[in-house]
Amino acid sequence: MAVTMKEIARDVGVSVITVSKVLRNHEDISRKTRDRVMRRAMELGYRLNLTARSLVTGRSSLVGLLVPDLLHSFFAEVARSLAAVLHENGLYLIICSSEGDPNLERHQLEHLLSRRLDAIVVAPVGADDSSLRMVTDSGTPLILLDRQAAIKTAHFVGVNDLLAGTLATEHLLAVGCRTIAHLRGPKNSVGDKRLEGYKRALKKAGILFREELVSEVSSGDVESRIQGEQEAKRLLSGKLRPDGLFCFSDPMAIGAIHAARKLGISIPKHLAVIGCGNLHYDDSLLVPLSSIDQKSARIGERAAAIILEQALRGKYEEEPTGPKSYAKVILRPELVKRESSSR
Amino acid sequence: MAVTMKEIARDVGVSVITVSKVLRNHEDISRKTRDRVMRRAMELGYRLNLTARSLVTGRSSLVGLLVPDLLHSFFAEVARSLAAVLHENGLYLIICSSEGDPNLERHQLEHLLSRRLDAIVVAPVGADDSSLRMVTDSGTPLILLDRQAAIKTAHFVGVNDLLAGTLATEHLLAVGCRTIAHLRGPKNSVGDKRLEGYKRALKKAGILFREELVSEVSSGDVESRIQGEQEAKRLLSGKLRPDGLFCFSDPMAIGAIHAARKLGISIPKHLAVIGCGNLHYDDSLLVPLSSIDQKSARIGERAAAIILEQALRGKYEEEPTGPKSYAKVILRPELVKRESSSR
DNA sequence: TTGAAAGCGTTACCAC
DNA sequence: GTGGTAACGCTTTCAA
Repeated sequence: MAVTMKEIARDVGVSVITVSKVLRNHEDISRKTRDRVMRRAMELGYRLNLTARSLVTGRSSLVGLLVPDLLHSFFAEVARSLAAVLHENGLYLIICSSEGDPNLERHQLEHLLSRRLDAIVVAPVGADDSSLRMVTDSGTPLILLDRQAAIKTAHFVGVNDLLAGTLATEHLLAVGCRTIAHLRGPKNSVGDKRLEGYKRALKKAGILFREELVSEVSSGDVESRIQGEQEAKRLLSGKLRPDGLFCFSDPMAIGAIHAARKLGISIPKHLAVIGCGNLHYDDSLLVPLSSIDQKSARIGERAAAIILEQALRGKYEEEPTGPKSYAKVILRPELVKRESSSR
Repeated sequence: MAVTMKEIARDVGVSVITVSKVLRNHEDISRKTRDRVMRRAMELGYRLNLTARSLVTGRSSLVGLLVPDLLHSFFAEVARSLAAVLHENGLYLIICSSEGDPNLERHQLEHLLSRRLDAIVVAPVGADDSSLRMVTDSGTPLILLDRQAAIKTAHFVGVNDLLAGTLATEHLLAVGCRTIAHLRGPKNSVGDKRLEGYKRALKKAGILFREELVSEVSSGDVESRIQGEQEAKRLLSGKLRPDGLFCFSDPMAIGAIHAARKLGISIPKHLAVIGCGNLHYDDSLLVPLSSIDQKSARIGERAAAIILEQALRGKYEEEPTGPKSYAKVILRPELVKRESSSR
């Protein structure tokens, strides 16, 4: 059905090898042969079969991306910038969602590994590293996004979550809040560190940390708005009425704002709220949401840079390899003030 | 590096073919051989090489998705449901963005075609069908999303845009608007039909259509919020002050609402606004946005169904093929009333 | 400057 | 039940 090099070779009267060389702009081909081959390839509408090339070269020019939720703007933004940079370099993205489910995550990774991907980028969900280890064991470069894992044979790109927590809390303190609650995120590096940042900021300000002002562990990045609403309702109905609320994510903050409004608590007057993520619609919300920018676009770019560097390294692997080194890129989050915390 | 069937065959003392059959659960294998092969495969941590399989079977179990903008929730939602259904059937999605640029679109399609994809799903941007024809010419099943093209050898899944335009306009009429403006979308089937629906609703209500109440053609789905703000500013500053505004998309509507607020026009009191898309954050906005639901999740599901059916058809292609038929799925959009148009 | 031989890992077809 | 032969479309190595 599709045109192959063989046909071109037959028509032009050269070998398949010669055709292959011409199409890859190899040096050692006479001007004349090159022209004839190119001409015939054009006429026939030849298109390279990347599957075949991949099989023989061992490289697929395909990168896997596995995120917990495609709808979450943070991941969509990362995907966008990652895809853009990769595409400029002839690499393509195969995107999967784990829907926040560790089992599905493992399943997806198993499948991705069957495709000889040039690299795999994962924003992991499970506390369990075995699926990730499976990836590095296979020799596929692994880049972790957003949340760190115990695994040492992977690259990492994310923001300084401790600082994110501190910035958010210090901002609430700065606008005069004294009873600051926290809707915490999942029990992984991200959730833990933001909580830690929150605690540190309180301590520095000489305010006592109170367990009852922190919500239950949330189950992840999926449906987080609904979770935010539920948890906020609980916290805001408690006897210790908070005047500031730091939410793990923007969707959670949106949920929290809904809960507050339903309880008749006005924002930002009675309750200042800040989220995390700085989603692109934050300033269009019911109450424009203050947030900590997580540098999503930059994260995608840096991840792409690591992949490209890896690909290059593969090319010149005669170099004294030595023990491989793994990148750890930690970006600085940024406070974005909006109406939800202005008072 | 990676374990192959050959190694398993050698270790167990059978042929590669036998191993292949065992791993695919072929019938004609003795219990004993099967067990030994499976056991050794486990021990070695064998993983199938899909690239090799793809080369020989001609099927990649990979589907391409090309959209104008990954950040746009509509496309993200489509991608999500499409990926989910495909994944249940062992198919994976390779996602690309054309960024609303016809040249990039063509470029991406060229590349995708080099990968023997089992199907390609596109929400096209160009008015030019030649890139799409290139796809069908290659024999790859093509599914068009959202906007129809002149090409007849492609499937289509979308909503009834004429009806979307009518529903939106009729709603504005129903809440008492008499001077209804329209921020139109790009000059393709979607933009044209929504405009047409708008005109029909006006006509039916006995209201004169006025050219000056319709904005310039927007350049597409990218940066549409900014475009919405600019166009709305122009329309709302005109001498003919509208009391209702139907926007091609939700992001445009959000931009329009910003523009209105800056001009001191209160919503919905002085201006009722409705968008299109029913994005998942619509009810969290500054003014909860009325919208026409475009059935994004259903669209993804239906597209997946078509692909699966195609894949199946390939399997049993002994059937009297006859002239291929192409699906045309047109879903019914739905009005979602919120605060931006309630008065 | 060109090409022959070999192989990438898998599956299809048919004989044993 | 099992396996040989051939093939998928391409690239690599090395000799001519």
